[in-house]
Amino acid sequence: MHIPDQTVGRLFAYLRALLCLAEEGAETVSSERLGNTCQVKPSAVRKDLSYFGAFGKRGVGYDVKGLTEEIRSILNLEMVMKAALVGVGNIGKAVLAYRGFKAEGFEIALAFDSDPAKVGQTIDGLVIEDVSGLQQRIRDEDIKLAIVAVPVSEAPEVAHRLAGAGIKAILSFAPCPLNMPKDVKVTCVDLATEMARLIYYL
Amino acid sequence: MHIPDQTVGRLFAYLRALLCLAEEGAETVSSERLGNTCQVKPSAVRKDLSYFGAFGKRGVGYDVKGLTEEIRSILNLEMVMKAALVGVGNIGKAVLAYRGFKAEGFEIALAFDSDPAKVGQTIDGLVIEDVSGLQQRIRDEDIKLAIVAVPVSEAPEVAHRLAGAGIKAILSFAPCPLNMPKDVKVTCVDLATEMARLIYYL
DNA sequence: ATGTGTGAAGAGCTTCACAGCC
DNA sequence: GGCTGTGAAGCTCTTCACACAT
Repeated sequence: MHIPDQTVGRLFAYLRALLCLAEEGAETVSSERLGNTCQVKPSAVRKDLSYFGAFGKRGVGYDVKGLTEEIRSILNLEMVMKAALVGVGNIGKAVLAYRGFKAEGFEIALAFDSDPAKVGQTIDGLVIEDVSGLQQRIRDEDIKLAIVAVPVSEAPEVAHRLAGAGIKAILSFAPCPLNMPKDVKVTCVDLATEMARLIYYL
Repeated sequence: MHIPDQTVGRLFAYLRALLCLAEEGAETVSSERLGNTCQVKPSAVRKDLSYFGAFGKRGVGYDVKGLTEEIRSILNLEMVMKAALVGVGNIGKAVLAYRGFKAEGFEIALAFDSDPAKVGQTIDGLVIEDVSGLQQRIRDEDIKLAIVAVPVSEAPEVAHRLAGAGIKAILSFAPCPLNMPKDVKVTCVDLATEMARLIYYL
């Protein structure tokens, strides 16, 4: 069955909220309380969860620990997911430095750059490798997820090589279409577009 | 009349595409060609533009220069829009370093941080100021748009002060609700959620 | 002949409302 | 009584299809 993109995003928000609630000592939570902490309507919470099963108890709510595990399982976050980073410029460095990435279920396992001055450097215990070895290394490590943080001019070429290496999902910071085969899922994070949207509504 | 968020985002994509087409020497462009360069269906291009007027010529297409100006005017990008940045950590630095921001119509005019070691430093000709002067400085410069790049623990407090200083739009990198009055438009850029979405579809 | 502008149909997501279980 | 699970209604955005202008 098809699941809306937004539902998947909200599931991740529920997961974060549940971790907080667990720290506060809550054992069960209603869709209303869970919704309030994420700014989501209770009916949406219930609908989102109902796509995957009936996890709640009527008259009671959802078991905090149980629901946490269910969502982790749905989102494939039971194990830390390895990703490759291409481009260790300003954005790439910010991604590498993002503390709590691992706590949330992701890990940058490989980092590449084309600048000889950067190759060989270690950031946070991770050695920056030359892009020339990109395909080989990604296949060796069996990585399926990549973050593209290179300039627009290089992004389509990099994406093409990533697809060739078996990458199935790309988070791109380049504000351009990547033209991938449709078994590769692409998400663009484009600051300029978000800024433009905000300015329009000013 | 209400305009879909996605339409506004696509208008910005059209703007970028039109700049390329102009460089290539194109004088007119059809909705089909414009759509192809942005991965948007021709019918969507026409619908998006029709919300704001009838800019095309039947049988011909749209005038590249003319449409560029129309869109710039719709998006309020005729003048460079000033924004304030709060938090000059890894993400903040990446935002500051983003070349082409100005070319796309935005400019970081003020930068704040709470770290005394950073305050007073100059990055790209911009002096980092202490957050204590945030409200005063934003009012002085009459800035309406802010970028929040501080840790989650500080984000709601910072947002609250921004709203108090007259900020009407916030681009936030903090993965949490900011609880703003509804005359303040908020957009969250949340890498972890995007990653989770990609992993789900793997 | 060509390509826009647009009402209407279609698709997808959200919200409602209530039956059903605790 | 309290709260979930869910079909149906509602709403929003996208796509179609064709009249119409050049």
